[in-house]
Amino acid sequence: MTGNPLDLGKQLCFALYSTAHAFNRLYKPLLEPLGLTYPQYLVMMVLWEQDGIPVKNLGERLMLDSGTLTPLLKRLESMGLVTRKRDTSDERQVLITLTEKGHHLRKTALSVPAAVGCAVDLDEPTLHALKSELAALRTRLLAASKL
Amino acid sequence: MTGNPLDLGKQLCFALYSTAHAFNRLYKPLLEPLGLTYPQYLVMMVLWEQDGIPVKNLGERLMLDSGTLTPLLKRLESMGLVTRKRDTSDERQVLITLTEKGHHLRKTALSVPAAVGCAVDLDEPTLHALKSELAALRTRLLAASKL
DNA sequence: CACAATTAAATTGTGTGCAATATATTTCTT
DNA sequence: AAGAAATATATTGCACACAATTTAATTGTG
Repeated sequence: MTGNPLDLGKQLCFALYSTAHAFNRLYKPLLEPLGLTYPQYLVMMVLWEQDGIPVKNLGERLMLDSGTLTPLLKRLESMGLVTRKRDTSDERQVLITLTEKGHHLRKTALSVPAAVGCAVDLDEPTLHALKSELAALRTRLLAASKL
Repeated sequence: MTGNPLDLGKQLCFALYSTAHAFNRLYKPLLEPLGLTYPQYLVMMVLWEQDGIPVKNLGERLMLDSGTLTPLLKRLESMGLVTRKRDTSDERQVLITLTEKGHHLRKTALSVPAAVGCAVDLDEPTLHALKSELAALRTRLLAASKL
């Protein structure tokens, strides 16, 4: 204990920041065979669950805005994994749909969660508790940043 | 429960990723009066604790490499917060030293941790447990990504 | 119906992150 | 001491993130 309020080691925030980076480093080689970055993998996970959705919807699920998603989705499109088409019933929206190749990639992706789970190495209750705590924290942080 | 191994909500990793972003959003308005981004604030915290250290040392503390730190430190230099000088006893190293202005900024920064702590809203034992859990997780992740 | 307000994406600009490479300096080896 | 290996930083290129602005389409209001 230093008594210093600006001590790096004291900050929850840095623990989160650095652990998120460590996750990224772990994912990189696992996603390399898929040709995806981690944010691209997140997008694909949403699409594998629910296809043909507008960018807005993706953004809500992932908490990302169009400034991040538009170029990312264009990359997925150029890789032949998704298509981007204006919704005919609301031309403001762009619907993101998996191609055959995009659907097919899911099979390869199925090996990823196991490898990550192995590195995480937490039992189910601890894992669940940690996720809940983080989700609750996230809610408080977002609420506080909107005051 | 979906039974889907690629369910976004199941992933600890996404909980971390999105909570880290939420932290960033909280910090942004708090750091705006200091004229700093969050990573710049991290660097300043290290320097306020220990001044005149080489880039390498900063990188170890923050787990960042020169590709990230060099341009960041140049920005801090152009803001007049730090100086960058080659170490005369080892010309490979660049020593980062706070200017008077850099030292002085600490006073303004002192109000930040309290505001963040308020948004986090966790009691000391819970906070400590969470930080420990994340640090241990980070260690396992980094170990796994080096196999 | 006209027109203001809202909404969805795209665009622009700045600042990370990090892999890969380049350069300069120091240390190690023989 | 000369050359090889290691070390510290800088550079380049790519991909996020996000604020701020722009453009186009839709909705709401009188």
